Amino acid sequence: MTNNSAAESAIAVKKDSKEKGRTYRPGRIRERNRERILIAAEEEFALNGYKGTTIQNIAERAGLPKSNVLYYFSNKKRMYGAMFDDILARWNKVFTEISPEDDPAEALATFIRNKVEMSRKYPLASRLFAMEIIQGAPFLLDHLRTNMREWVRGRAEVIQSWIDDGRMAPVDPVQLIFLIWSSTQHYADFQVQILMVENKAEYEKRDFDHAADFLTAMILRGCGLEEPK
Amino acid sequence: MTNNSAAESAIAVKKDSKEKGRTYRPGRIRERNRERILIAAEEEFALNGYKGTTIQNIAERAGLPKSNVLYYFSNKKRMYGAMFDDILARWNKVFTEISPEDDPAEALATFIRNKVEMSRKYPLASRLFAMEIIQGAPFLLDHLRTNMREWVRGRAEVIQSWIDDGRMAPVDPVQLIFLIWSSTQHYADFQVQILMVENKAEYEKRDFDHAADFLTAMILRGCGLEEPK
DNA sequence: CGGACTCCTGAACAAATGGACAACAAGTGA
DNA sequence: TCACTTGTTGTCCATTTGTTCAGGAGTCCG
Repeated sequence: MTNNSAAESAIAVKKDSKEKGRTYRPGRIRERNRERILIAAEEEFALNGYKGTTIQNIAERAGLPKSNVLYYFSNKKRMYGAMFDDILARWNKVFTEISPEDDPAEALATFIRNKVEMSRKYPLASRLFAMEIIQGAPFLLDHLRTNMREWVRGRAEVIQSWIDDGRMAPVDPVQLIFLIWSSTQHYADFQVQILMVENKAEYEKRDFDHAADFLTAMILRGCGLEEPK
Repeated sequence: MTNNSAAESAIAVKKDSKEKGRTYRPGRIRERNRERILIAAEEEFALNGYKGTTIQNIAERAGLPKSNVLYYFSNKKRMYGAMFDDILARWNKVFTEISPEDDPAEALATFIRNKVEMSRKYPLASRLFAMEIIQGAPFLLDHLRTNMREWVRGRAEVIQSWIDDGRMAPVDPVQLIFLIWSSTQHYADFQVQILMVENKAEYEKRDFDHAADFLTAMILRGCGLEEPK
């Protein structure tokens, strides 16, 4: 969206459109390595922030020479951008629309569960995002100003319609979205703190289930809703 | 606590204990500059993380030559530590104890309001803390494992006693603390995101009041409590 | 003033940084 | 096999990094 990771792979694909690609798949190696690098990059960037991350570190983590990494992503900035394109695409796939006809309790519960599940499945993406925002969102500012604002506005309108219909307590819809956002995100971003405080070595699946149950109960009650069966 | 910032200033003070310090105050300049540097450091570290921050940047922000900064804090690590000592001391001053005799609604409301107030007054400290945790808390791990764990355990016990006495709904106390933690912290850490989504240029005092009102109402209701007058 | 501190800073340095590049190796369809 | 595209990597470079250090300036009290 913001970045041109498309242009990156376009180099590899530019010719095979005319050939009825069967066994000939240029960019096969390219795709594999690209992914390998992006995975390494996610870890490094989430661990050290943008400035704190070095191409050398990413290369080592990916098991490739630095030059090879730079062959795929011509510079650090582009790499960082490509990462977020991937992450945002992933997120967009998961969070479906809601509509005024939906049951408030059910819709909110689903949203909370999805978000906690995201924290569990993609903690690095979550931390990366948090880092970027904390640092003033130099790369994502545009995305926040357009896509995300629209996204929040849409949801808030639906929630407001529920309130207007007397189907839930009159709470500020935008604040509600922030609350769900922050409380769920927390399990990914502050993992270390939670583990230390609870004296655990690592998360288990049931920890997330427990968290999701707690948050759902808490927030639904806060909205004057009964938990859905 | 974890770090020896005390030793740092001790150099300056070591002799004046024998003199009945009136006008003679060695370390006067020291203290002023120390603070100036720490303020600059807070901004830089919060903006770029530990690795991403350079002494040069801190020096420029403080309006001092790099060598001078290094005269006060012999190296980067020590500086980072001194900062957290300051921040933790500041926080400890604000969050008073709670006891089983307190009114649950009132105590929780106060806690939430204090925490939101902290987000407003010291957003940098909050972000710094968040950064450190996200990066795996290399410097604060010990603090989390000891002080913070004890702190949470103490609060959780009091909350549990309220539950046992039937004075609030039976919710997981530790999760409740995490919820308050994350939702209040969010206003400092994700400031940019919130501003962008709400299409504002900067926060106003009433935004925080509004947020505190919302969170208090929401969480108290979630705990089956009435808002205190 | 003198002397004893406290404070300041330019210069220097080895290590690390992002990136450019050219030579080389592999893969691919004919 | 050939011609060509795609992939690989060692080497080089200007800058920036954290840190050291030696010498100089400023401040204070008797």
